[in-house]
Order: sequence, then structure tokens, then C-alpha cells
Amino acid sequence: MDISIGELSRRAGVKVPTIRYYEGIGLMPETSRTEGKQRRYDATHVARLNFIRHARELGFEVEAIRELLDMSGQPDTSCEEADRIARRHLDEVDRRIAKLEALRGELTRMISECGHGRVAECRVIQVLADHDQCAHDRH
Amino acid sequence: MDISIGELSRRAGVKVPTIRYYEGIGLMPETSRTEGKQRRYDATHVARLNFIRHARELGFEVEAIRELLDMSGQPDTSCEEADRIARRHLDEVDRRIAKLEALRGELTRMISECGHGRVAECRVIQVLADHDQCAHDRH
DNA sequence: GGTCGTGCCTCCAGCACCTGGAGGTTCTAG
DNA sequence: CTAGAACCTCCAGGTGCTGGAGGCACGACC
Repeated sequence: MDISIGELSRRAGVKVPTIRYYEGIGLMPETSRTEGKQRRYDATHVARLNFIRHARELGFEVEAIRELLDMSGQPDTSCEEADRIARRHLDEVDRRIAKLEALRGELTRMISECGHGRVAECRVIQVLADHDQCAHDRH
Repeated sequence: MDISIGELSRRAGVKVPTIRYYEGIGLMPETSRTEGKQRRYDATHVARLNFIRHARELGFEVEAIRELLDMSGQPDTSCEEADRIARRHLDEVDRRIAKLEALRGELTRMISECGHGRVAECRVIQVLADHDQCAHDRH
């Protein structure tokens, strides 16, 4: 195969500047070029970029993806590390969900208590303004 | 009152460089200075910064906070706009939660199916590598 | 083989929201 | 008066891209 960066972009669903950015940070390898300096890719690059895209969609950080890619290149080693990375990330996702649920609760309450009158009585504004105690208590 | 930036930082729970940053982007006003050019604040600044911090904790974007601050300065106008901003943000939070829940499902499945053997059979790596079809189907 | 249009190249600036360091000045307690 | 903490400005960096400017390459068609 002999794929241009635009074609790779289409096949993997990743924008062209993003591919170049991934090359810059070492997630994608520097690849062979045409005489006119244009990048040429093959099927292995499509697979790698798909791997990266999917990991990003799952919210893995670039550092974690780097490690996962290294691992997938060593199929005979233990996958303990991959498991650890995934669990760590799951914990992080759980934390984010918990935090957002709490926000959602507060926002919902704020909105439902808003009497739709003047700003002076607006619950939304009040909650934001009056949080001195709460915030200090929790720290 | 006659508060230094460090004292303001402690009272509002916002780091000193962040306060200066907020001044730079216009969330906090430029304030009076001592002869030696050091910033001096009063109770209204503490309240304003608390408002900002709490709004940030609730995930409001800086632009939204700017609007909310403007509103809280006009207590006799309708709070319709505040309500709208809060609802818009709630929708956004709902979207983020939904997305994270989906991720959580996929991550949990991935981890539970991992046989803890070699990378070659690792479900975590496989899921990331084999998503060509899925991804293309959805587009 | 010339030309046209699209796609590619590099470089750099910007987004959101801070964070921290360097190098220098000011405040304040003892 | 002096020591040291806290302040000042300016600027670079971090995360993960994104897009524009200005210029060259590719390939299809005539």
C-alpha cells in the first residue's frame, strides 16, 4: 500500500493536522517520504492510528496510549500493565462521573428553585455568591 | 479592609497567579495599588472571587461566569438569562455524564474480559486495536 | 508537455484555563 | 536596620489539538 496523509486521515477518522501533531509528539512514527517530501503510509499505520483514535475516544491520555502502543508491539509479554492502565483510567472515569453527578444535582436544585423573578432573588446567582462557608468547611 | 493578594488567595481559595490571570482576562477588576505597586483588595473582591471559584467548581466556562457576574451586578433585572445559562450548562453536564457512562461500560467490559495472560490475547489491547469496523459503521 | 486544481509541506499562533519559574522589588516584624 | 517572606512583571509550558499563511508537489486532462 501507498497511502497519502489525506487518505490515512479518511481511513482512520483523524484530521490531517492531528496526524502531523501525533508524529511530532512521537505517537506516530516518522515515515518515508516521496521525492517531494510528502508522507507515505501503509496498512500498519492505519491500524496504529485507529488504535490511537479509539484509545482517545475512550479518554486515555497520550502518555497512557504511548504505553499501550509499546505493549501491543510486544505480544508475548504479560498484559498485567495494560490491565493496570485500564483500571487506573476506569477509576479516573468513575471519579469524573461522581463529580459531574454532584454538579448535576446542585445545578438542578439551583434551577428548580429559581423563581424566575429579579436577579436579586435568583437562586442561581445566590448559590454562586453565598458559597463562602461551604467551600471553607470542605477544606 | 486592606487585603494583599496572598490574603485574598487564602480567603477565596484561589492561587495567587490565578488571581492575576483573572485580572488579565477581566474577570477580576484592576484594583488599587500601594506606592510600591502591590495590589490591595477589599471585601467585595473576596466575594467576587468566591463567586468565580464556585462557578468554576460547578464547571461554568469563563464566558458564562462573565455573564453571571454582570447579572449579579444588576439585581433588579430579570434573572431569565441566568436561568438560561444554568440550563445550558446542565445540558452540557448531562451530555458529559452520558458519554462517560458509555466509556465506563466499555472499559469495565474490557477489563473484565482480560484473561491476565499475554498481550497477544489481552482484551484491553484487542478492543483498542480492532475497532476499525465499529468506528466506520457509526460514521 | 503545459496547466489547473487539489492536496501536501512547514512554521507558527491560538484555543481554554491556568501554573510556575526567573529575576527583581517591597513590605513588615523584630 | 535588616532579614526573609511576599510581592511584582514577563514569559514559557502544559494538554491535545486546530487552523491559517505562504509556498511546493501531484496527477489528470488536453
